Amino acid sequence: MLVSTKGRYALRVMVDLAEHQAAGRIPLKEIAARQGISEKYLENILATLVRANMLSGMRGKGGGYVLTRPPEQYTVGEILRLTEGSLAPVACLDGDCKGCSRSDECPTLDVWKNLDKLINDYLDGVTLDQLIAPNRGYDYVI
Amino acid sequence: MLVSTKGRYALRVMVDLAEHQAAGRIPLKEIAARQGISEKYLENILATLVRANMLSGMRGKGGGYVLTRPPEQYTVGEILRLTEGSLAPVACLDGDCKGCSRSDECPTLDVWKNLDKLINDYLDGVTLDQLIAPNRGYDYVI
DNA sequence: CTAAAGCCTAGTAATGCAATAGGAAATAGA
DNA sequence: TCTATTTCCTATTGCATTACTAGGCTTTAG
Repeated sequence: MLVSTKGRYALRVMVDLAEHQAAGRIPLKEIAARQGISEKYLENILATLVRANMLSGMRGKGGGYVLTRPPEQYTVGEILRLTEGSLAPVACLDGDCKGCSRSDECPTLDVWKNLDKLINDYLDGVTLDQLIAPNRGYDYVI
Repeated sequence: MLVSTKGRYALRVMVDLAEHQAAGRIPLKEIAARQGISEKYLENILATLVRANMLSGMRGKGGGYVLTRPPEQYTVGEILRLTEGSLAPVACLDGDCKGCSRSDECPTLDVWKNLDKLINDYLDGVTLDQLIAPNRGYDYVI
């Protein structure tokens, strides 16, 4: 699995915050309820996003989370790379594993490199604002 | 990680067998030595490939493994899907997990679907013969 | 008959994922 | 200042998967 729950939840939460931007700071409790995700688990994920300055968190009454940039300035790729650690499809391309001893002669390395580029390019081409549904977040009634 | 050692090893072994096609049946011992993979671990992987009829295995003296089709008739995608079980980038798209309850309204589902198609289409477009190096497998001397 | 090979079922150690627990620190409002 | 609310931080746990090992059985050629 390339993307685990951590990355999937993170993306859903970012979209949620983008959709509810107008409401100002949103407390974790509200996001967790809306998205059906455990509050405690979400805490970890949001902490990661805050530390990377993708979100701003504020504590205390009236606190909560808010995006630090407009939605069109977030790519899905950066959100997932941050929360997943890496989007490399195989260990061979992962940072720590700096090329195995066979990389010079490996007949399959190019496949992995191409795949890696394909994945990252696609995900870097999708921005948060493209994932906002037109009428979500307004609590409108027909 | 989308592809684990099992899939990576399987692909390398398939390429190895494609390169040494001319030598007839190749014993596991030889492949393992050439590829630097534990014999016992390789056994599992080769068993999977044999059961799926991608390889033919024969026991006894003079036995070993051989491809059942010409290299251009194997795609990387089918080899990896077989050995990995699935190439789905997220659990949401995996067979057993038949769509979560939120799939109707999930703003991120399309991203995963597109990514899944991208990955599978690319890997299904690469065939074994494209991975054979021109001069490998001939033990030539300059 | 024997050596060389694949086949089969388990088992295990290590890793990473998903989630939980408990409290400390900050903030707004009464 | 007190209290409720909310984020922040560190650890821990249960579980599943991955990577690999062990041991024995069966088949085949010479």
